[in-house]
Amino acid sequence: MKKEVPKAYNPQEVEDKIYKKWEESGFFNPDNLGLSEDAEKFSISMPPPNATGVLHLGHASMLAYQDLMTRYNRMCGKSALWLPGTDHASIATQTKVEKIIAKEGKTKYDLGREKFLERVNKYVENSKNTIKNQTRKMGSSCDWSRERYTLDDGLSRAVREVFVKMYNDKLIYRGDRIVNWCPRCESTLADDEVEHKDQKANLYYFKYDKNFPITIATTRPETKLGDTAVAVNPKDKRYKKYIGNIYEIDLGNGKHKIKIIADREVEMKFGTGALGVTPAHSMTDWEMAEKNDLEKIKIIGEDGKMNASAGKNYEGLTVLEAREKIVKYFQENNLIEKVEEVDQSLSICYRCDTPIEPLPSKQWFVAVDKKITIKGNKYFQNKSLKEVSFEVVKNKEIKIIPERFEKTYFHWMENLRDWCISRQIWFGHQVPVWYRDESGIRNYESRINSKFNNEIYIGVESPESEGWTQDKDTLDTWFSSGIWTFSTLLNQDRKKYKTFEDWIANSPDLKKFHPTSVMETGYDILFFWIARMILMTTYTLGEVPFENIYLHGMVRDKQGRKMSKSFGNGIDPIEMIEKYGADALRLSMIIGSSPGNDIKMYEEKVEGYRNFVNKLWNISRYIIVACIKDSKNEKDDLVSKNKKIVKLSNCQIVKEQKFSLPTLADKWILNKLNNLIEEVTDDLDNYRFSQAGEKIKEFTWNDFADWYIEVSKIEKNKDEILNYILKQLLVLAHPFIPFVTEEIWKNFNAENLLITEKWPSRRDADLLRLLCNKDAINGDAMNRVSTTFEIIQSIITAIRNARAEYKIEPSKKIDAVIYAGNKKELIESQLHLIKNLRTGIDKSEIKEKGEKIKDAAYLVIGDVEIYLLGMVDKEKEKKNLQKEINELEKYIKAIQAKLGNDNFVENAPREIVNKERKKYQESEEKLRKLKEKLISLGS
RNA sequence: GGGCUCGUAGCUCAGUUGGUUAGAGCGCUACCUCGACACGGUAGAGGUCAGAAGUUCGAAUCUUCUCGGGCCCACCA
Repeated sequence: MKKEVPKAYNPQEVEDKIYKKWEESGFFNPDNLGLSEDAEKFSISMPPPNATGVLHLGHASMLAYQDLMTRYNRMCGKSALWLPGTDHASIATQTKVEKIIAKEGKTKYDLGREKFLERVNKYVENSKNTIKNQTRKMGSSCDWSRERYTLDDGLSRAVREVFVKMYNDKLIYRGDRIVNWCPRCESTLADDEVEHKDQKANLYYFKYDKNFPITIATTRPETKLGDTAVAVNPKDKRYKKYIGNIYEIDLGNGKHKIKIIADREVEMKFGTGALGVTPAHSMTDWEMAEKNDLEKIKIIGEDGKMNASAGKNYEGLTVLEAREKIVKYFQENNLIEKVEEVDQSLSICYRCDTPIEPLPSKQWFVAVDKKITIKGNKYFQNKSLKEVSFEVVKNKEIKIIPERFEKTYFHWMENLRDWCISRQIWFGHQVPVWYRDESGIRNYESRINSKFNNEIYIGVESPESEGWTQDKDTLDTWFSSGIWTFSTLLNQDRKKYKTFEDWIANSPDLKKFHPTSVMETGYDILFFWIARMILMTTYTLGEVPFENIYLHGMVRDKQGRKMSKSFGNGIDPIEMIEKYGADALRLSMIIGSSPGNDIKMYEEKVEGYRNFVNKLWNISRYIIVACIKDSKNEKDDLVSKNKKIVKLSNCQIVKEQKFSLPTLADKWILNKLNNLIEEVTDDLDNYRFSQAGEKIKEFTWNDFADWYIEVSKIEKNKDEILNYILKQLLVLAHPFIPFVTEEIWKNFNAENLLITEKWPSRRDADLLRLLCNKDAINGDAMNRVSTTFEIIQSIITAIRNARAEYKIEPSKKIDAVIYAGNKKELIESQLHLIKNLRTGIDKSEIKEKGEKIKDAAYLVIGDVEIYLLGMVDKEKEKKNLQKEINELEKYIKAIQAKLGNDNFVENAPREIVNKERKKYQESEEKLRKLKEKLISLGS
């Protein structure tokens, strides 16, 4: 039964089929790997892609890395789990759906909470499926049986449990504090959800009224309606005399007092050096107000409009309208001194770019500085969340790759303030808090103004008695993402467990796979997510969420710009997969990129790796064909034939002694392969993915295809070695390019899937050792083999080069005379290669040394001299010789300078000096020969 | 304002702890059908490693500064 192997690899035809085979095999689930209980564990939580829309290149790169690690570790015999999932991404998803219904002319209020959430869930269901299918397209070997979603019952339950636990430990509190408010989202934001945008702004210099002694400067005149103080620097001589004074002003919203206070934070050089303090609408001012016991007047409401406290003239106006109006008022009353244009950094919402209003509000917070002690938790012994999160990275319990991001992490952690976790978003985990007095929570305004009452219930389940209403707020999406590594591993059947502690302690997966081995993600969510996971997990479990953090870069276009749909420079990964195959796309993400550095993507790159994948395909095609041809067995049953061949223990070559093996080329390639196995393993163990991939590619293309396979066509009967090398290569390359390797593997070995093939090690994969069973093989001997073969390679290259230079027709044969010196034996033994590897040598004569030959091209390779007879072009030859001599002389001069330097000879390691000496001698010798030849040519 | 990062062939990038005449891919030039591969083969051209100073026997690699990109953080109102 002959097999037809297509000429070019066609990923479209095989990828889906292979993925299906993998899924059916069950090997994505570590429970099916047939490993013993004590097998080493490897686990990755897939950073949940937002449940909004489709897969982009950022996801593709994340999937490529994670799959690479998972497959590698699975092949290493570990119990490898890659747990997939999706995140509900509250604000992002809600905003998206709001935009969709806006197109229908509706708002969420038109639909009402319940209907709106139905709509959101439908949307999420849809995009989740899209994302899942696209994840499969990438070849991701994640365990779909353990797939999770942040709003699953089990995960939601865990969220509530953690909330209550933190509340009981007094790490969650309800506070009335200034928060970042997005008027568009109508919700609070965490500090790091606020972005900054540089812009020009008017800085107004003015006085509150004519009698006020100090001119102040502001970019937000409308907030002055809420001022209760003016702050100056205590060192400022201009204002010292006013400190402590209290003035009464009226901007049209009733009289209020302005106290002159001193604060070191005030910059004397900015504006007038005097700052109008608006406690309710600025973080800094709020702190000053706390210190100085100032009144806080809230004049801007949650809708972004001025409220009653702003006065009749302003109530109901938007912030910008109010600004215009009050500036007009100042102008009319001649209070403005000047207006200056300044650069300002405007705070905007990271989801919708709306300017943020800082305002006071009653919200739920996580206390990051509160020191606590938790029984049985090795971290929390009179420590705060912040301290513990800091320490686990400091003492390397968690390693960040690349290391430099530790600095960023520390800096961020040090400056972390209490984390506001309640959001006025509808979509998400509702805060597990119930109130008796429903009116107290119905709208924000009244809630903020009402006194905090004791009619409150906090628990994992709703209170049993009647009359309670749950808080309408939901939790920050990062609160649930923060527990992702372990909430996903909890046994989803909570009923089996009595307490939360019991649930944590006795969930089998959690016990087995946590802490996860590595967290692989983009550096852009180091703070959002990574920091939160560390914080929440050390607290809840008393262990770190992961042992390593591998941060990949952002994917950019060829010009280094961020990819975005609106800009039109985005590359759709699915389109690339359809065109070039998932393997090619994966390689183009991995090779040429280093951790923490951005990666530039463009189509030609993917095309290049598609070519490589195809090259590998054709290598296998050749080997299959060669096997059929060389096989004495008339029954060309590839499968059974190859089953025998790839099994090392059955190595027929050694047993039957069919031909004199190994040849120099065999030893060379097998030694290279052994080195490759060693280096790639080391690279992968140390997260050097790019280098590992590059090495595999180089070996495959340059050494194996371009040299060894060509040699095999001459030396013949190498099907077993070829098979062996290919087999090892497929294993090494599989984590990088799973589809094509599995497909080729299928052609060679129908019984097992490559996905669970054992990762090779130098020792147990060593065909070279088997072949050379009598000779002791050590590193030195093998390296000598390498250099020896490289001499033959140089000779062949030099001859080809000469032919091209002299424009000898490819079909024309030439004769050669070789003076080989002490390499006579070597040259004789490898003459079949020198003659046949596209050098076109016909007759040859090999001597140790001899007379110069006229009318022949002359080559010197090391100490071997070669004359190519019949190649005459005196002028050309002279020119070439002269050029070579010039270069060589320059080179020799450089070495001479080195060796002439006593300091070098004395201080440099002996090896280096000897190496230089040897180079010097060889070069001198070569120079002498070249010069003689040049002279012999005459003028 | 603080911090990080990059600047190596026309383009995109490698270059582990300082030690080969600095590498690869794409592109470019010439030639090629040789038992798999034109998504291929062979050969070649192309770089004072941004600039300056320093450390060292020796620097693309370490230090400092300058110039030029990029990113992150920060309550200059």
